[in-house]
Amino acid sequence: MSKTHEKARTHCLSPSEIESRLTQAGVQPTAQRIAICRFVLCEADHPTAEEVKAWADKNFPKLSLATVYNTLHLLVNAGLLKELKFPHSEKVIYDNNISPHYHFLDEKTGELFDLSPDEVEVSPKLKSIFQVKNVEVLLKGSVRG
Amino acid sequence: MSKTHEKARTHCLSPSEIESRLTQAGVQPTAQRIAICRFVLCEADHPTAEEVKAWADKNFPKLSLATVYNTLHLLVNAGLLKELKFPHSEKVIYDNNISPHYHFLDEKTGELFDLSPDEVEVSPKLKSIFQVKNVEVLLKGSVRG
DNA sequence: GTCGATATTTAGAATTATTCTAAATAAAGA
DNA sequence: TCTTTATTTAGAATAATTCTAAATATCGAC
Repeated sequence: MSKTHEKARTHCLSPSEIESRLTQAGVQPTAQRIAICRFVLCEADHPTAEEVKAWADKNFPKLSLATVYNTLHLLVNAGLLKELKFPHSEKVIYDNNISPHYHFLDEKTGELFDLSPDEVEVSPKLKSIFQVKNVEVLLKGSVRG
Repeated sequence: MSKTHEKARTHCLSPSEIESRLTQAGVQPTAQRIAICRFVLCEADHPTAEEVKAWADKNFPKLSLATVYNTLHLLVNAGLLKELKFPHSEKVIYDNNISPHYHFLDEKTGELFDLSPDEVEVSPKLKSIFQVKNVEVLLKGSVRG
């Protein structure tokens, strides 16, 4: 069904499924928000705010840049999106994979791949004064293909 | 001699030692550059450009912000500094620890600790199409003490 | 349904870290 | 010293994001 590392996200949701996910998360499902979710929760792969705006310009005319930012923040706070920031770009990247995972950056193409936690074993052996709550891993390199 | 995780950097260099390190690295040792190195290679712990400028304002009047940025870039290209960017701040952070290592962020204080590679074992088990050239790890949590 | 309160959207201004520009100064080589 | 080249500088420009305040839409009580 779903190959690992495939590029296109297959978990597409219908507008009404999106609506109920928003409602469940305590977010009013306005037309703008549903539109943005259609893109960021389904079609898109690690989009930036700029890419969301570009998509909106084609698919939901008149949607403002401020609404793009407002909505992305709202989705992050609601737990439906994760915000990522990497050293290679100043732009924030949004990830609809909300379960814990790591990332691989293809340095040639800039493409970003999700890695499941069991693909990268991380075992901190720190002094007990350090209480680890969160682990972020970014592997960089190239992808043969 | 040097405890792990101590905050103050002890590896202080005299101006003439700094001068020779710059020359060795192919960087002309101007007065401004030596001054900035006194701070970023010795005293400072993960400073931002802003902090370097603030230090310069006290210790080397008239040094411009442009020179701060020019010099930091120069030192990074010369391999004497590493540039870090983390999700919790938009500012670039400079690290005078140029050997491979990871980081721990104290989420309460914002303090950043270097972790030696043997304090965090990372073993990627990726498909062979992924060629890993670089591993970045950021642990987040709290520090007792 | 209508009305008033609240929430959302919007365009454009403001902010922030950084980079760029072009002129002034300093240093190096003949 | 003179000339070329490198460095420094102040201030303008840039780019992503956030803020502001007005306009619009939505919700709940009646």
